[in-house]
Amino acid sequence: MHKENNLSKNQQIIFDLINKSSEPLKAYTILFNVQKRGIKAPPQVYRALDKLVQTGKIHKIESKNAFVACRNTNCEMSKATAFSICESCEMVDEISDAKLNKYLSSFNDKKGTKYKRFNLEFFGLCKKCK
Amino acid sequence: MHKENNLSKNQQIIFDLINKSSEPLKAYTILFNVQKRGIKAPPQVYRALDKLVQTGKIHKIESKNAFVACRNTNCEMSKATAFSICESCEMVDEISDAKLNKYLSSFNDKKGTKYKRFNLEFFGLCKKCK
DNA sequence: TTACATAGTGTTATATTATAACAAACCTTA
DNA sequence: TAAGGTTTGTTATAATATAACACTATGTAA
Ligand SMILES: [Zn+2]
Ligand SMILES: [Zn+2]
Ligand SMILES: [Zn+2]
Ligand SMILES: [Zn+2]
Repeated sequence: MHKENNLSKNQQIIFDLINKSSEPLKAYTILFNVQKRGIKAPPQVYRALDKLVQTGKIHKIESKNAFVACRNTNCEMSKATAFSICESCEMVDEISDAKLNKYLSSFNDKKGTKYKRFNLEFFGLCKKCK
Repeated sequence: MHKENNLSKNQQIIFDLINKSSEPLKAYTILFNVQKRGIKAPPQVYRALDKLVQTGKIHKIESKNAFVACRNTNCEMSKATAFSICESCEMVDEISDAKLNKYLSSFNDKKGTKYKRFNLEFFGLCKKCK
């Protein structure tokens, strides 16, 4: 039986919580919400988050220190991420735009350097807040 | 005499330090380095950093919690920033590419939403580390 | 089965990053 | 001068993240 790429117990608990949330969740909010399920200390949360980020199941919104579930089957392990972030409410949407993705994935700087990964965060007002 | 948009004493001290640095600087590294100049506590550093970011003199590298001086006269108060980040050494370069800037500044999502601001971080290996 | 490697867990303590709150000093300009 | 904004200095504390260590579970291969 080869590796099924399944989640461990803590990873699954934490992924489920993030996946059900309509907002990005912060590490200590997660910790508070999973304490009843036996996860008691920050390292348990951060380790699960690290693994989930590595495997592309969730993404970190860097400008918020918060985490969202990946809504995009094409993320290729978080190598190419783009988000729309509302500056008024806490809303974050993952952008899944093939043209944008292609444009950025093939971007070369002036010295011809190609990059392995990018993260793009757009800021503005969401539909509700406009 | 109207506002010259000059920096205050603490802002100038901290900007000079960041501007001379070849690497992104973290807030507490900055604090340590300016203590001999009379800046003794974190809020003094963070207030100056906030102001410098607002006015576009420096940018925050979100994935590193570190700050670099703006090398680009066209940044328009940090509304459109892009960086090249080496995953091996600490090198960060501000990307100043008119086409990229235009492409992202005029980007609409599927619902036609335009954004006020973006921040893009590319990751890879710099010339030296390749 | 046994042995080994790898990944995951639980735990305590601590490091790092950032802000709250309040009083005082300093400019502008009316 | 008085009023308003911004900057400063200061103490304390909040919020975010990791180090280190002992232990357990699981997969792989002889
Ligand atoms: Zn994704
Ligand atoms: Zn909104
Ligand atoms: Zn800039
Ligand atoms: Zn490098």
